[in-house]
Amino acid sequence: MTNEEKTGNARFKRYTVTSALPYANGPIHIGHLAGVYVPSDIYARYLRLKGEDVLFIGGSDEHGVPITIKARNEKITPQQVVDKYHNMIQGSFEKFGISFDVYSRTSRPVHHETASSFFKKLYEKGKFIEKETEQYYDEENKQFLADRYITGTCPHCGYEKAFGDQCENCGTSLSPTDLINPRSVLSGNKPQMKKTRHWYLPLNDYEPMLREWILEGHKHDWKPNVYGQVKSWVDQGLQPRAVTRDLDWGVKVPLEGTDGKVLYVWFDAPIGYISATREWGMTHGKPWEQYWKSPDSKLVHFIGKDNIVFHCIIFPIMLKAEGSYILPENVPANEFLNLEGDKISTSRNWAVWLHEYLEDFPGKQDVLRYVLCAAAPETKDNDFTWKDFQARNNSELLAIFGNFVNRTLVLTHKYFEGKVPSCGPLEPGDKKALEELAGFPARIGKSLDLYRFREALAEMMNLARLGNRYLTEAEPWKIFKNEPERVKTILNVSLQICASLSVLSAPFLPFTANKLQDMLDIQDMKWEQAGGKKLLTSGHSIKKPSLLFEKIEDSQVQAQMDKLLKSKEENKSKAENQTPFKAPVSFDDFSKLDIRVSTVVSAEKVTKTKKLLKLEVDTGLDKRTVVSGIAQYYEPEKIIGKKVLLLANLEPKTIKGIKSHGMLLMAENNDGELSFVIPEKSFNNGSSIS
RNA sequence: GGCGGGGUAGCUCAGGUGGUUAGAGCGUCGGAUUCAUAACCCGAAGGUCACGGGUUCAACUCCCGUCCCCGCUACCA
Repeated sequence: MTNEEKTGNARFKRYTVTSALPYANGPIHIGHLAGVYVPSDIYARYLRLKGEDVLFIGGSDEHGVPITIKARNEKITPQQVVDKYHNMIQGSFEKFGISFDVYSRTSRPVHHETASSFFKKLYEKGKFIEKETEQYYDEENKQFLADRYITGTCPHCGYEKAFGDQCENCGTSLSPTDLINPRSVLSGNKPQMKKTRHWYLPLNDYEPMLREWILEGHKHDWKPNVYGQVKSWVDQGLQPRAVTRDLDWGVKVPLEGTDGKVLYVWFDAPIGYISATREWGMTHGKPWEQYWKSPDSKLVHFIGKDNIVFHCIIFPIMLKAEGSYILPENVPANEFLNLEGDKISTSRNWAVWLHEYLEDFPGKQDVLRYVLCAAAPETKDNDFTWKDFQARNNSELLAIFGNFVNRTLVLTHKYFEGKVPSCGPLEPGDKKALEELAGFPARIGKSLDLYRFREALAEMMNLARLGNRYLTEAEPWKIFKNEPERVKTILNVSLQICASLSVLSAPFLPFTANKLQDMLDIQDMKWEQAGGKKLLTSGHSIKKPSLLFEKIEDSQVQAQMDKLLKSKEENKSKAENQTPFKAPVSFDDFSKLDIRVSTVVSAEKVTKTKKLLKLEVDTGLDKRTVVSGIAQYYEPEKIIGKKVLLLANLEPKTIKGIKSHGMLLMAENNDGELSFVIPEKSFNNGSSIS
């Protein structure tokens, strides 16, 4: 298959490039940049340089429950939360040269209009199913409670401030009805169950469409990680998914009698791409619909792997259901970027924040862009280290790229007063260099067409290597005295390479490319011109060179490492903070518990589970079956004969088809590790605890 | 446990439908050089291609099994 066939680019007249909408409840870090914004920006800039019609879309995702929670905690409005982070995020993007044609936000009226008419159209076409369910309701505040708005005692670890979707203490995911003693976060009251009505999108109806379109149609041109993930989801079977929910922050459901209901954020967010395009159309007085509805438009979504299901399954189904939209041609999702061997984590402050980087390394946006592209998690998770950052700056950007440009420009000023010398008769070495030069634009372009950004970047650097090799072999500084004419040709060729470099590096290193073009005093070069031998005409004056990159010292790297180390220390002391004591209980309550010394008689792993052991314990009074989630810490063979404490009068509960009569008492440390609790002396089975 | 992705030189990664001595960049070592931010250029060392089987004249590449890492998912009374 040829490149053209593989990308199918020949049949496209315009490109619609989207980048995942960052969620406006926090700033942006290097993981976001490496996974989504650097690659999409490179792609968009490359297409523009080729003279393609491209619309590069971004925007902030500003709805959803986490934002309302954050607002509550900080005692400000949700709008104030998203205003703060939207501005911060947009500012970071601008400073890093992410060249959006439009950067919008989902709290704008244009988005509310777009999303609600999108919903309405699907509603009118009968694409939804309606369902009534029971959910927790806060009488005092007269509203339904999102999972996060319900708090109570975690049935797993007993933590009293667990949320309806997850326990922050033990990490277990929960549903609101699991909570013991549930309370509304809003009023503190016990919430009531109340009926509510919602609309669902029957994703399962679109399975055949997905199979044909992706599993058969994109078997070879989509990345294996993306394709595999989609296949996994489709094979597991899709379920109808609620598109509305009871909340007051979001796009209002545009139907009668639906006060207090908004579109689910997963439904409204991707429509944000379309709203942004409409906004662009309105502000620029241009038709926007062709970017989304014309079959000769190529739609590409840049996302991280956490977003695959939304962009490959759900959003396409929405578009298909609506009927007039095109589907994405490719979704080149990246994996995750780690930092110094650990997962990037906002809550643990284990991240390199863009706004902090800009303070610590002013003017070095291209360095980070370069490093993040070179180490982009294209095929698997990758690790960012400051040592690697330093090495790539010092021995690649500076030593190869910067050095070649510098030596060429310095020599031009030294020998020819900064004027481009003429090109005389070509010797074999010159010809060879020029021939190689000519091949670069197509080679880099091919890699970019296939979303191989690391490869493209490496090729770009190879051009600088070519320049260095050429100069070193030609040795103009040795022969200038005797053969000044020859030196003219050599520097002419070197300068042409510099000029090409200024074009071909532009998608990756826009600031550097600008600076270089400024020094060479050229502008508006197109991709196709690169690789040519007459980008600079003889006699053309170039400016005094300044350095493109500067060395990054050990001390700077050490400072960043120290910063991270500090985060780690702080986390550690945080982790040592024990969970607070629970509310007092009466002695009566305590004495209701019947805890007995028992012995494990037999133990086996419950099949098809990771954590469960099925135990037979001797309580002294009887032998009974207990299921316990300790498989990660105790091997079944090794605990037979062990004394344990058993909560014997706990209501029986069926787990994975096995009836469990009681619960083993375990101590748990901060890492979640479990340990048996046993009496110090060897007491008989049946001994009680009081 | 199920599903998906990945495990190739010290590090980061390439290696269509199996075929001569497994590649690149960085790092290391040696050489050469001085136009250049001691940078460039040349050369070398370095790999049982996670492990064990199998198919084949031939496997990093195909099949089966095992282990490890990441993600989704079930389970934790």
